[in-house]
Amino acid sequence: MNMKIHLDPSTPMNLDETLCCGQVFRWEKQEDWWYGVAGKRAIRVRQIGRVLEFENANKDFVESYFGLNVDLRQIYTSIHKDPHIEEAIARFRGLRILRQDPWECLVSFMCATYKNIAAIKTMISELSHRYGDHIVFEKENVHAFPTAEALAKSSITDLKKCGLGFRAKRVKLTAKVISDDATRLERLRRTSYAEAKRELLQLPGVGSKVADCILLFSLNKFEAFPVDVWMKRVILRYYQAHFEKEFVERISEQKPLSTSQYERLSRFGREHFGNYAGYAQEYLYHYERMKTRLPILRA
DNA sequence: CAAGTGCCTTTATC
DNA sequence: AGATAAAGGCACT
Repeated sequence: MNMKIHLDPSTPMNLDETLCCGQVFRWEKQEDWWYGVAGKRAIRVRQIGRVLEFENANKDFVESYFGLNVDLRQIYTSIHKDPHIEEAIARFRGLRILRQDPWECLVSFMCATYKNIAAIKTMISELSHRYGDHIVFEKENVHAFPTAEALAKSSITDLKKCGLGFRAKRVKLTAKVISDDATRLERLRRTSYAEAKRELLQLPGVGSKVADCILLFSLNKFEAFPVDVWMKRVILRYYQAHFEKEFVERISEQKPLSTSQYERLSRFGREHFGNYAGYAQEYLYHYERMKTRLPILRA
């Protein structure tokens, strides 16, 4: 079940940055292989130069999941609007936005509310171990991401044991909604960014920021521009001049963004960077985070 | 090592 | 509309 993909020189790809930039929480690197689970299949992948090597994955899935058909160079041209994004692109060239499973993405970012990435990984791992189907891969015990049905049936008390805290109730409620309407999320692929976002905002535990993450990382609405505390920092550091002084002072305070403040920053991203603003977001986000930590701590 | 800070925010309430 | 508080606890310093 081994497969190799030889990347064309016109297809920038950086597997490490793609899997450690905070868009996905279920990949772990050991030696030079990344281990992950997609659907009911545990797979591993590594990149050596221009070659991607897979174990236990099929080609269609890989091309879709890693977005290999997306023309990154054209996207770079499109979002190339200022020296800051230019630097981020130069540094992390080949970072790709994945096309994740919408359900897994939805739960992941609901759990991400007010948590750091290390803690999110722990929660998602715990949820999978407790509620996900058991998979055996290379003598290791792996678990699929739990279905909506499995989480809908769970108790809030047990969900809290996975570290979810106040998110447990939201996850259970949303799991119920999704398990009653299995195509609800997939349908959003065919709607516009604005309409899909309205739909997602109906779900308990999904606000503007979480909706934008789901839209970007699983439904590939590339104009989505999620703004978390890091992106707020990025905007205050490099793009402050695009806003009134009064507004800048408001959002500089140590308080969460209001919905209208959030939308204002997110809209700025779309207007400044254009149709692929989401790509710009991920590069700037990753760039800012990596500046503040040692390379060895990356994961 | 302890105690403090921060976290890819949402919701309820006023 | 806009402000404010609460939420639950892990990971890092």
